[in-house]
Amino acid sequence: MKRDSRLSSVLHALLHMAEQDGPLTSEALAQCMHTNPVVVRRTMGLLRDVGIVHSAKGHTGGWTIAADLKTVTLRQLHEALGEPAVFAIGNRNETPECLVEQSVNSVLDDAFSEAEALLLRRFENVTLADLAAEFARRHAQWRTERTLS
Amino acid sequence: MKRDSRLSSVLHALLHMAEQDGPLTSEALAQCMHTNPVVVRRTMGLLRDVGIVHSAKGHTGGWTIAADLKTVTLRQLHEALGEPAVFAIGNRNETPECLVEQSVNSVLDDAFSEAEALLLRRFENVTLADLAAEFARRHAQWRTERTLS
DNA sequence: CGAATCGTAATAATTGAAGTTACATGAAAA
DNA sequence: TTTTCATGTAACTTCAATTATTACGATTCG
Repeated sequence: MKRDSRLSSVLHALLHMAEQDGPLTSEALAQCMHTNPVVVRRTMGLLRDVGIVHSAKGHTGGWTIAADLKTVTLRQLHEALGEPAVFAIGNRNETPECLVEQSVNSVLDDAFSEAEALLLRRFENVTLADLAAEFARRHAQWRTERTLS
Repeated sequence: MKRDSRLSSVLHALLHMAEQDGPLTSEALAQCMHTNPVVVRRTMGLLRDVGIVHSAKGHTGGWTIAADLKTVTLRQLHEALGEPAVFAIGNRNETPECLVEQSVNSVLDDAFSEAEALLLRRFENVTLADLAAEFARRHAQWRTERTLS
C-alpha cells in the first residue's frame, strides 16, 4: 500500500503559511511541497471544512491560517483528514466465522488499539505552535552553523 | 495500498497446525484461510527460513510446527516476515532539504517510533501458546453456549 | 471585461500486497 | 521404476489505495 502522507504534507504547508503574512496560493504551496496544486486544494479543503484554514478566490486569493497555532493539535488535523487508517498491517478478515481466526484477531486488535491510542494521545499533545517552535530552534541552529563555517 | 495481513494469516495457520498432529498441506491451509496454496508456501517459507515451521515434499508431506509454542512470539513472526512497515501514515519525504519539513518529520517520527516500540513490546509478550490458550477459552465458551441453547 | 485563483469531477499513474499460472524438484506409494 | 502428491519458485496478473493530472466551471479583484 502507498503510505498516506497528507498529515505530513499539511503540516509542512501550515508552517510555511505561518511564516508568511498574506495568503499563499495552491500553486506556491504545491511548488514548495513538490506536488500538484489540485492535490493541495483537495487536502487543504478538508482543513477549511473544519475552520483551520481559509481560502479565497480571485486576485490576491489563496490560503491563510484561520486558527490560533496554539490551539490546533495534530490530532485535530488527523481527524480533519478523515482519520485515515493508522496501520499498514492488520487482520485478513475482520468478521471471521472461524474461532481460531477470531482469537487471532482479538489478540492483534488489542495490541493495535493500544498502539493507536498512544499515537493519538501524542498527537493531542502537539500543537502547530510546538511545531513552529521546533522549526525556530532548527533555524537558529542552522544560522549558528553557517556562521561558524 | 492494500494492508499487509500476513502476520494475521500465519497466526491463523500456525494455530490450526497446533490443533492437529501430522502435517497440513498448503492446499488445506489455503482452504481454511480462503486463499491460494502458492501464497501459503510463499509466506510459510519465510517462517521455515528461521526454523519456526518445517516443510516436507511428496506423499505425507506438508507443513508442521518445528518450535515450542511457548517460545515463539509475535515479534519473532513479525521479524520473520521481514519487519514490514507498521504504519500506513508517514512522511512525504524522508530526507528533505527544507528545514520546515525536517522539523515536521522529526516530530512525527518521534511519535511513530514511540507507538511502534509499544506495539513491538506487546508483540514480544505474546507467544503462540498464549494464542492457543485464547482459542481454547473461546472454544470452551462456544461449547457452553451451544449446550445452553 | 479579463486574468488569477479556487472548486471539483473524472481519469490516469504509481505502489505494494495478494492471487494465479506454470513448471521444476523431490519423496513416498504403487 | 513409474506414478502421484507435495513443495519451491519465477513470472505475471489482479486489486486496492494514494497521489497526480487534465479539464472546466465559478468567483473575485484589477
